[in-house]
Amino acid sequence: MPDGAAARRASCLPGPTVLRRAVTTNRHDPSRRSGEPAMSETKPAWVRIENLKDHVGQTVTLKGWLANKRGSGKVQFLHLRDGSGYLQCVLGAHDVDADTFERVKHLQQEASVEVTGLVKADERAPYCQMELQANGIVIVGESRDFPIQKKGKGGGDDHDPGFLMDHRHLWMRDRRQWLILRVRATIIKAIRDYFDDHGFLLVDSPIFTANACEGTTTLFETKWFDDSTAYLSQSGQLYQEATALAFGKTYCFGPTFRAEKSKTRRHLNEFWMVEPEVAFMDMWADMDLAEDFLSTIVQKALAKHENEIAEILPSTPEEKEWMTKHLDVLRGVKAPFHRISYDDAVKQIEAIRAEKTDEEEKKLLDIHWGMDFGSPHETELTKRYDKPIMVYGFPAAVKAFYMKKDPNRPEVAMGFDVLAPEGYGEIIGGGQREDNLDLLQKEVERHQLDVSSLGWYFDLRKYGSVPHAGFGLGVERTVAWVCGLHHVRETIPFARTLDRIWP
RNA sequence: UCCGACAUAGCUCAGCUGGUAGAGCAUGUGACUGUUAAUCACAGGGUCCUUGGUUCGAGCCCAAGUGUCGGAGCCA
Repeated sequence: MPDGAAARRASCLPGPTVLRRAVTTNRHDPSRRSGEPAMSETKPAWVRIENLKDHVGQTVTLKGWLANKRGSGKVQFLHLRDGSGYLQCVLGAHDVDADTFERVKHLQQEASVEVTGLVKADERAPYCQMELQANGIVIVGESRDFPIQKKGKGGGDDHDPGFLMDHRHLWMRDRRQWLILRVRATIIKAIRDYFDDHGFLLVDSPIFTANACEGTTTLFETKWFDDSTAYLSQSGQLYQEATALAFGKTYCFGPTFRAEKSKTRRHLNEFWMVEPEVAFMDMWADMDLAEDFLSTIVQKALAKHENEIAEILPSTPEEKEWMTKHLDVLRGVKAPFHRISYDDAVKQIEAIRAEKTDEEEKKLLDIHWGMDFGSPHETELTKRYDKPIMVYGFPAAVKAFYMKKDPNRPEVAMGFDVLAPEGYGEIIGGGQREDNLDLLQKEVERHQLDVSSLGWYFDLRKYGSVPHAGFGLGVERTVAWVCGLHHVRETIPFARTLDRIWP
């Protein structure tokens, strides 16, 4: 085994078997470690495509995978993706030896290569009007019959969703998925930046818990050592109330688990949620916070990715038109949002229902005071607005036990939902918490929750209880809305749903 | 848990009132020195989800099962 084998494994380079098969040019030195500077001055630097604009006119090496390949007998156009971007590499028959050129001609989609050549601006080049005039190529790993096809003509996005999800580990190499997951990363960073910049302290809640915190949703259950049971957290909220009373303003950000057997485009059984909580804050200030927060992260995502978002969906004229409008909607996501009381929202839905003629639709939109909103209600309501709307003051009976009641109307809870426009529905749920010990204990009894596991939670009301409020934002639903996607499963690297825990 | 739709080539789909299986893409071979979903020619590729039934004959009709997708409830 060559001396460098262990080092190569450690740096995730292909093992010696692959390298032995590789066609090498005189520029290639297989013993050199990834990321290590060139041993001699003549070796070109390894550059990522996202930084290529700083290297125009220079000879560099790119390392990546073949996203696509076209060509004639004497020139090959290799569309390389290296994780940071896409670039066309042009390889002429006389730029490398005949044997190498012949092998390049037979490379298939997703073969991994190292290409060396001159970076030059060229208006004919796709992606970024730059290309690499190659004069050397090393085949690192072959690829045969890559299951996911190029876009168009029965390929790419035309695949069946089940097939794509079965191949999620490869599907994420697709340009569209690459764009979406990059937008997700930007949104996550914007979320963290917002709270970090506004005096919040990151204090994460536990994932294993002993109790059902809201008592409404189904929890994933797991064994906790020999003789007790633990549940996967469905919300960090109760713990955030403790941290907020310790640090004033806190947030937690992590995975959340719900065992409901939901099979819709808005549901995952494992999803990411950010939950801020603030001491000495009432529902109205909480709504101000949610409004400013959501506006900020949407505008940041737009500032960085507007062109990419525009590219994610559209292929038909109808989709292009929708996307143009969607980007306008996103630009308009700025405070103030529409604020509608539950009472008014019920009236609006009743009015919408009255306009419907379809009996099926009428049945789904059935509503009266006291009912929680279903998806059809939310969808119809948000379709009427081009900005997020905040619905507040829900009936206490349909909300969680910890929600504070309106002192003037005890049947109303001081909670609110933020509904994304364009029919995307609830992305934030929040409100003011019950800070009175007696009232809280009565609610716990009424919901028949396990009092013994909530002793610590009652303590928060015994020792300097204060008004406090917070909310939770679902990351995947937010990303789906911003990207204009139909389904949340594309917004998370590996979705966990009712019938899918693999790959 | 309930309701609905679908299952045919590696992938996406078509398939006549029930009569021996089709296309595009992908793959292979060949042509082409600027392709943008490259193009052109030729070729290989099938347990029509499974089981049972009806029929002279089933991809097609019937029943059950399995799987996938969508929706409801619940929620972010």
